[in-house]
Amino acid sequence: MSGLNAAQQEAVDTLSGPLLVLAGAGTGKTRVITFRIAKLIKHGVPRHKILGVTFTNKAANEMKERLTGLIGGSIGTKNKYKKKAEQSENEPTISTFHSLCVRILRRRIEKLGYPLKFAIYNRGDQESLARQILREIRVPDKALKPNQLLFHISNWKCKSLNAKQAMMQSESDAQHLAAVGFERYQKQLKLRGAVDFDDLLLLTEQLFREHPDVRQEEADRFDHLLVDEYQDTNTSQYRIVKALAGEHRNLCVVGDDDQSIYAWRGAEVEHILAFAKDWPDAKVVRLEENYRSTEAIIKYANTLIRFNSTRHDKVLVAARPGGELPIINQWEDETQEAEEVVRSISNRLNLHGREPRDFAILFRTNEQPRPFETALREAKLPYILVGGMSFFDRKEVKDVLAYLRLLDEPDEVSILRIINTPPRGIGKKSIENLLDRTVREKVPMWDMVCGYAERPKVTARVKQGLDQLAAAVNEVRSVAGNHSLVDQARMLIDKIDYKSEIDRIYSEPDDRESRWSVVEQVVNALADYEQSRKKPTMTNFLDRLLLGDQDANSDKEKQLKKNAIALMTMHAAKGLEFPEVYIVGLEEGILPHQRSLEDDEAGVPEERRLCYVGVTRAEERLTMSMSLTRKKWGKARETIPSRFLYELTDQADNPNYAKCSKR
DNA sequence: GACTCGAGTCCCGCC
DNA sequence: GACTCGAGTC
Repeated sequence: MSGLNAAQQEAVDTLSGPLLVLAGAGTGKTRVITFRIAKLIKHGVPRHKILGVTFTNKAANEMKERLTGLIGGSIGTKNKYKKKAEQSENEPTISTFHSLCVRILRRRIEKLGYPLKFAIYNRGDQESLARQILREIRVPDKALKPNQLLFHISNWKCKSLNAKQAMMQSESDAQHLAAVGFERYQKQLKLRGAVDFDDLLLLTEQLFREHPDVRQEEADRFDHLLVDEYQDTNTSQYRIVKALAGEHRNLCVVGDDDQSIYAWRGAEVEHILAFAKDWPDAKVVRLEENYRSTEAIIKYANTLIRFNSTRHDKVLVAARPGGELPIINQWEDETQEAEEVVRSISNRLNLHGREPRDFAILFRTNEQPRPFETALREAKLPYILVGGMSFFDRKEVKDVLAYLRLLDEPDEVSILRIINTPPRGIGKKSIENLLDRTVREKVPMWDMVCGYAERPKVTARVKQGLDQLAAAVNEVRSVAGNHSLVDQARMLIDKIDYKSEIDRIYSEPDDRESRWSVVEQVVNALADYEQSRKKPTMTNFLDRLLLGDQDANSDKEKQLKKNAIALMTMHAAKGLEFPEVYIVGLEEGILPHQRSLEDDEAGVPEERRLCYVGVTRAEERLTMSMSLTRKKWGKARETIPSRFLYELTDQADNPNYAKCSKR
């Protein structure tokens, strides 16, 4: 193993016992983790006994790639004729916290009274549940809206509070109402055999707490645990880590307090500072030399982050002297901004021998990438849009996934979503009656749809509609054993005639085609998934899709992934690096985000750290831009340059700076 | 019950 | 600008 400096080497060589690596951006944190894994394997630790935890799937995939390069050919027995599915069973596990928890819960969650095939509710599912609850407890529309309820619930869950504790802490009327809703929300989830994203962590924690045998079993699976981006762990994640590593104590965590950007979901920097207290024999290694970026870029980053008053004073030292001065551009509007960025990339591609994969366009919010997508498509450049729930927000995706869930394990939200899609003559009143009975008598809704359980009084038309739906789903289910998952999905989509539904709703041929292609994307993803696994299951497919796992993504994206310009938020970019980075939309209200300004003293420093993360993604070339006007909700509005632009360039004395930072 | 139309709302970030 | 919801009509 070569190319490591003394501190990195020390971290890599510490093969056992607790280890804390405190490191700035670009100092080779991930490198330490991957090299350490490689070394563990070389020293005879079985691959499957190693668990690496990252925060995003993108980071997990990056790590897997690096790891394959490092250990793929030389260590262990890798047989290229073996199927990919079999091979992957003897690899180190690299996963996000959420995927890890899903795996654990799928094995033992029945101990907490949930079915093993529980559904995972995403944002849309949560919203419809929240809406229903507010209706049930008769909350007037203005007192508490569904997403306000969800906002409170998520906040409480991130702090590991239950409904009772939330109730005690509530001060305002709205909070009180939300706490009532919270209790009901949890009950409803359990009744439906569903969990939300926050539950994945909380229930795992609870499972470990209440069932020591399960904790033991899960802890025994691994002998070594490595956690990247440790500064972003919340209380639950912290406890899960402790529960898993308590015995073997081979725990390596890596983090940087300047890159803590997840306070809003309960991350606490204190964990990283308390590490040495919790693990008294922990070894601490510091990395301060930045290998990623040129001196010119590091200078900007250092200047910026110094504006945060409460932080560990450290200065990144650039190992790459000189470099091109970062560029700051100002454009007329967001369309021009996008066009100019794409023009610049296109020039660099032609003249400087760059590949598309060398570029990243980073933004603050998910509404920003649209003009960039348009411009990139026009320029015929390959790009990949990372993250953004937009794919799942599409009606067709929601519908198809709801149907797939019916094939697996019917849950209420899915049933309600498609009970009258395509229209089967089942109207609001009939649905209400069904719901009423489920809530009051706890009759599973699917049983009523199928007629296994007595249905509430229904008209002949409604009866026919329910029978139709039940027949379509059950016919496919009854032959499931003889057919692949893809065939099942195709059969069902065929039986319900979803294509005609699309043609019925949309008259434009273009619309029809693009809507239908979304359906095909889901089916293709299922086909890909099925081919790459030894034991594919629908549950697992839906999990992976929801959790954003790479191989659940569509085939098109897969091609692009090989060599494409990356479009992503700065949050998603954490832990990654690119030779050339464009940070766009540097305007007050976007970065820092409006919400952080309203909020309090904590808001802006976190936005500043986010900007710092963005800047330090760049290896050689950094371009920042803003536009003078930006459309919001259809109207163009004038913008104010981000305070961070002044800070980066050390212009705190500029009168304009005072203006924007004092707003 | 299905469909059309206009009013009102809209989300930061991630898994 | 895009999407959802509710009122009103067939």
